[in-house]
Amino acid sequence: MNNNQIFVEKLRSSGLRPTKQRLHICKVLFDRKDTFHFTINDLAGLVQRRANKKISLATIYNTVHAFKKKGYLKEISINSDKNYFDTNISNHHHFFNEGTNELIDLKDKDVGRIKIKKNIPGKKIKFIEVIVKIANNN
Amino acid sequence: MNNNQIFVEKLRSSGLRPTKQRLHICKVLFDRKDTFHFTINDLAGLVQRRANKKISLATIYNTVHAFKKKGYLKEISINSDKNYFDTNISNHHHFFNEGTNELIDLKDKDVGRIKIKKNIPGKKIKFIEVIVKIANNN
DNA sequence: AAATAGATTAGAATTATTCTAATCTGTTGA
DNA sequence: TCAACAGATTAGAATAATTCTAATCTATTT
Repeated sequence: MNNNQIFVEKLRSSGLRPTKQRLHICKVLFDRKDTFHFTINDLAGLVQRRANKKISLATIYNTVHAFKKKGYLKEISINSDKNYFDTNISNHHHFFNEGTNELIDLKDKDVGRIKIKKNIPGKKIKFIEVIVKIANNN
Repeated sequence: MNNNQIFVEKLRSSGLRPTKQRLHICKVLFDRKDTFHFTINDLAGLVQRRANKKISLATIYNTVHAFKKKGYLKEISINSDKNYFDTNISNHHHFFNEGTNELIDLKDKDVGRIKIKKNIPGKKIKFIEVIVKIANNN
């Protein structure tokens, strides 16, 4: 079974139709070894290079949001003008270099247990996200 | 010395000219007891209500960014389509309710010390930001 | 108070995101 | 098998968010 078939299965099994557009996007996103941090624009550029026919930006948005909803992508919050997504969907955190916009994964176990000493009545904690802002030395 | 004069001083002392537009914006932002979380649009709406003459959205952007640069405002990272600012410039973190977009301050001391067990050669940690995602019970 | 340098404003331009009508896909039943 | 229907998907158009830049304003110097 080649990767394309795997993607078709993956999509079908989660109730998404394996359209041509989505398979192109899958290839760009998931046919790689390392975790991939990207903006919608980054992705659009890469997808365009692979597809012979134009794929609308709106479709990229639709697909990324669908994949996020299905849990195939995570959205990353960063104090920045750019909105990032991540193919690493495991529970984890990030280093972010504001100077260079460099984004580096930080495994969940690389961050010590976080104690929240305040409680909001009627609310429960769903999860905790940590962003470590870094800068080049000197 | 009334508040308006205080704002004039504040602006001048940081090298910003105390224009009519900026004073309107100062009043909305800083003439209040509690910390204020807002989007550019929230602010534009409130400023518009106070000013008799239209103040351009571009001016609101310019001013908010100028104030952020001077340290009078903080920008808050949240995994959301909205971009928030905060008049609380002390070192602190946030609760965020994704369902309601509710944003609540969390004092620095309400979060236990965070241990980062990974080191990036050539980089130093500037600061750590924590977002606690919450949801209504049941 | 005129001239000048630089700061500020805001309309216009650009970029980002969402909406929705048209199209496509899968399923059902004759 | 295949017509027809229901709902999913696509992508151009509309809208919203942000930035650019020419015109205006402000403070300073003379």
